[in-house]
Amino acid sequence: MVQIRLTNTRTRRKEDLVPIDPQNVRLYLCGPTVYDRAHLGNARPVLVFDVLVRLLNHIYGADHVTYVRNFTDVDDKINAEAQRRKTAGSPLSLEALINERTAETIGWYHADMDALGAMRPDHEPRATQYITQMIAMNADLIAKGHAYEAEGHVLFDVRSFPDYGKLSGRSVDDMIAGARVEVAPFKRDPMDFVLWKPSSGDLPGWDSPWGRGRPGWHIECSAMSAALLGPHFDIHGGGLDLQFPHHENEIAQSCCAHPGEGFANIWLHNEMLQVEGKKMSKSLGNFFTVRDLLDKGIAGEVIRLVFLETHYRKPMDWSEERRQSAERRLSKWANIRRNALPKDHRPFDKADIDDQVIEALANDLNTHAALTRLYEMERAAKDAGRDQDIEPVMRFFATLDFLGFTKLDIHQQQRSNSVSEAVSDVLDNGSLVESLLTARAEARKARDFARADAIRDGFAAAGVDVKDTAAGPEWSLATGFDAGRLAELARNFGA
RNA sequence: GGUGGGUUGGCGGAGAGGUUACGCACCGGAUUGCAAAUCCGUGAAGACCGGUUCGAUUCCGGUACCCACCUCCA
Repeated sequence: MVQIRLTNTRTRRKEDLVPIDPQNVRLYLCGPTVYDRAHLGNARPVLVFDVLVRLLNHIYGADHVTYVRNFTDVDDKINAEAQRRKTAGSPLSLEALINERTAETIGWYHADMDALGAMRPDHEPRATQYITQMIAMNADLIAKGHAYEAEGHVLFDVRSFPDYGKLSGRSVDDMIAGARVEVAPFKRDPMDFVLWKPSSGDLPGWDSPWGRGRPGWHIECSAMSAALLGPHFDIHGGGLDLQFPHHENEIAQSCCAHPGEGFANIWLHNEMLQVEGKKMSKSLGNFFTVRDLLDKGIAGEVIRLVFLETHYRKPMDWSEERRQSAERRLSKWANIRRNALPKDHRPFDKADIDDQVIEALANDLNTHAALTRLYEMERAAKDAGRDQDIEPVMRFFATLDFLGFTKLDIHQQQRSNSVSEAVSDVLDNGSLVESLLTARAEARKARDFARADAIRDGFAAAGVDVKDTAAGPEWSLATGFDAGRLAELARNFGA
């Protein structure tokens, strides 16, 4: 069996993954707070874990892996948006508006992550479904002397947990020295954090031993991971920005509530995303969502490929150049599939997946090394395709399929979203393009190359890709397709 | 100020104390009416300073620069 090695943030070393129970490998990823569309950076931990889960499924069997990713649907930003809608004149209750907001955001999130080829987790718990468990956990922490009540709040007492700060390599004293936060007067220690806070009447709240209130930010992950994976599980992950305070606080809560259990064995943190070499931020104007890219006609698998080209523990840059490079690569794969993979090929089997790709991934999810191996396989598949040898082709596409590259269609989004239905109808029966191709073929036959080239250039200007193959011309829509120019082209050449 | 990470050819990016990483782009050639696609091939590197070594991009020390977190942003 292939040994998976992962860099554990907790120990800062690459370690063997030794499952607590190989019959049930358990992992938890901190999911989104569902107040708005997922931005591009949100996609990174999802894709990192997607690759990890695919690898675990391959090695341990999909029935022996449990993947949990939560939705945090209690949050001040959600409340703010609901209140904004209420103020704007919505007749719905604030509670209904909150539900409306979180439901639509979860729907968007699913659609966007699906487009990236990310598999859905086994469980996607929502914080609001686990309020009871959070209240119980808070009560338990108070009973064990790790938390205290003050002015309607429940606070975690960081001084009661000697390991506080270990994950992120900080001492409580250092953090206090550099803290820039206002310290609430009722805290025993400035670093104490909120487990429960009171809610006023116009905010969502639940009855608790400490009055009507709502949970603090970190407790939901401790409660949900314990409920679905138990107090001791294998892997816990998220973006590097969650290392402190979120994960540090989770560890404090969970370890104090379940002493001796150990919580997560391995902590995995992905580095941050940059855009054209700069931090993505609203103020720099380079902030965008996954949906923004999809709507521009960039295929989800293009985004996926760009992400997999960078190791998860390095800062990743999203750039126009990398986007183009990934599109070219996917187009090549699509060409090879069309030319070399029989339509009636047998189903891909686990045995078809390349061992070297698995080994690369097992080595701390070295996706870039896996892709490098894939380029070798691409070459073999191309050569084999010419010789009518199916096996290297099968292995190549089975491995691509395993890595989540199944559509290999960089124009799919364009066809499904951006093109208006009327134009889409025309294109679906292909009348305009087909008749123009015929006109060009006739011109070439008559050796009227000026006319033939004019049509070809017209296609390019209208955003239609045309390739002449041995089997005749093939066409597809490119990014920037312009139906008007295509119609004009058809008029000019009498097609 | 505290903590952690990084600096490899135009771009992305890896392993290894000594042998071409690889991919993209570029350039040259083949093919094509011209393109595209495809095929063949060349060139190009490891922030800076010192140390260890027969030999370092790879180990050690220092310097510079960059990034992130310490602010309920993955």
